[in-house]
Amino acid sequence: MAWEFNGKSPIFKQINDIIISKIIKGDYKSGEKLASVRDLAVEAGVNPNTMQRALSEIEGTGLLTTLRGDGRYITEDKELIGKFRQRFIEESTAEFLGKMRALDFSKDEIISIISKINM
Amino acid sequence: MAWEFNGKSPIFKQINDIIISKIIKGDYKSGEKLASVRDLAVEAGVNPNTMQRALSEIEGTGLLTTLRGDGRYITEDKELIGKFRQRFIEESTAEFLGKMRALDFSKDEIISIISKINM
Amino acid sequence: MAWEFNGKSPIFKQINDIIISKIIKGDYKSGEKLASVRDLAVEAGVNPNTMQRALSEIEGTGLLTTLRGDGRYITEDKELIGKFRQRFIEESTAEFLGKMRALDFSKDEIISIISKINM
Amino acid sequence: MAWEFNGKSPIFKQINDIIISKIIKGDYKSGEKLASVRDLAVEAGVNPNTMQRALSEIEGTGLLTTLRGDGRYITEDKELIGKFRQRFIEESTAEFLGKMRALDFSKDEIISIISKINM
DNA sequence: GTGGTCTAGACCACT
DNA sequence: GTGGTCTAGACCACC
Repeated sequence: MAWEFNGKSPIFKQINDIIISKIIKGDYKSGEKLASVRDLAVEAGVNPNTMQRALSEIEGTGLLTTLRGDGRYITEDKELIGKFRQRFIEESTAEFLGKMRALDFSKDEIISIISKINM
Repeated sequence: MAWEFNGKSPIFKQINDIIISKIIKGDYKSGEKLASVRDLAVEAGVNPNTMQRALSEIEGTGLLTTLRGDGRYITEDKELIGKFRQRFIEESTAEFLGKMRALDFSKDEIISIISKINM
Repeated sequence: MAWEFNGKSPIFKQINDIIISKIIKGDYKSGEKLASVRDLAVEAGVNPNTMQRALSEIEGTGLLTTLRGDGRYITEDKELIGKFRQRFIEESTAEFLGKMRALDFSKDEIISIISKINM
Repeated sequence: MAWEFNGKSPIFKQINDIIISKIIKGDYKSGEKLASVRDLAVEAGVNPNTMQRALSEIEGTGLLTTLRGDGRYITEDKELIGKFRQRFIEESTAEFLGKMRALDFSKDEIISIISKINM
């Protein structure tokens, strides 16, 4: 599956989100070795530099660690991954509820809206 | 209340969102006259050019109309405002549900999460 | 004065150090506007991209803030600058003393060594 | 005590520094036989190739000599060790004073700072 | 082979 | 004009 990007935010940031999301979701498992920068770049259809930038930025979160001359690994700290997962859920929910609340929807109304959606 | 901006997205877009949100919510009422570009710019703490650009862009949606030599008015087309309101709700919901679904949450689980939140 | 780099660490990191050092020292004053990326790149004799990278990394420290389409400014938070200055001094001293202590030098001996140096 | 490395500089260089520092300090004594590459590699927790590279590089300084089929020995040239010790001290001091001087500290101020530190 | 850095040059969005 | 992003391609150090 090719990666798809929109023009709303920089590609490297979208890559960040995608990869972090894959880690959070478990597609990339704790301790697992990541594909090489070049391979990931090909897979995502971007320049290796762009992929490189995205990856090194994720590094700052601790979710990824680099072994020089070897490759990149997903952190073995499952607790950290859990924290990110939790934070992601909370932030997404807060953002959504904030918007809806601004339009004076009550909690019950919001739940009612969601209930009617097929998924 | 002063307007607050973050550096993540263009200021004029954030202004757009704020103003449209005020129209949708009813803070700016249908048919009402808008403050002058200059005054709005001062209120928001931005360059008049930036405010100008934001307003003309909103104009493109039909939510705002200009009366030459007089000023800008919120559209009297309440149906249009309703449409925007509806679209905003749908987009926000879809975005939120998309993120949660990516983490394998079911609809029931999502509702359960929201139910537990105080608001 | 042209900027000089050694091959021991990446250029962009050396640029970081130089700029932070200039802020700490007061060569770049609090609130002052920085030269443009392109100009700084010319001054330092590096590619604009390299300078860009250095600057945006400094941004993360809060020492620099960016105004879109305008330019970069040294933070007005003098307390923050003071903190960095203090931290820099402490780290440098600790590193030096650590090395000397590893060779079993006493504090008095270290002071004696420094005293004999011309500066 | 296990060896600890950071990702800032090459591991083999960090190994160099550690071993040279042990020779300079006298932990590894003049004329003494060094453990085997394999054992040292295990002790340091690195790939034998890496340890090998570090050792051969130190060899270039004369601090270590290899006796084919026997092993590696710390040089018996105590004067050489002394020189390295001296050079290490001078370099460390110069680096430290350089940094402090860049912040406009006088020699007296530097000495005063050191005097106040507990060690 | 792997990650990391740098250059060169282009294009875009924002003020 | 300013910062920001992206591509392309090269080179290096490390394991």
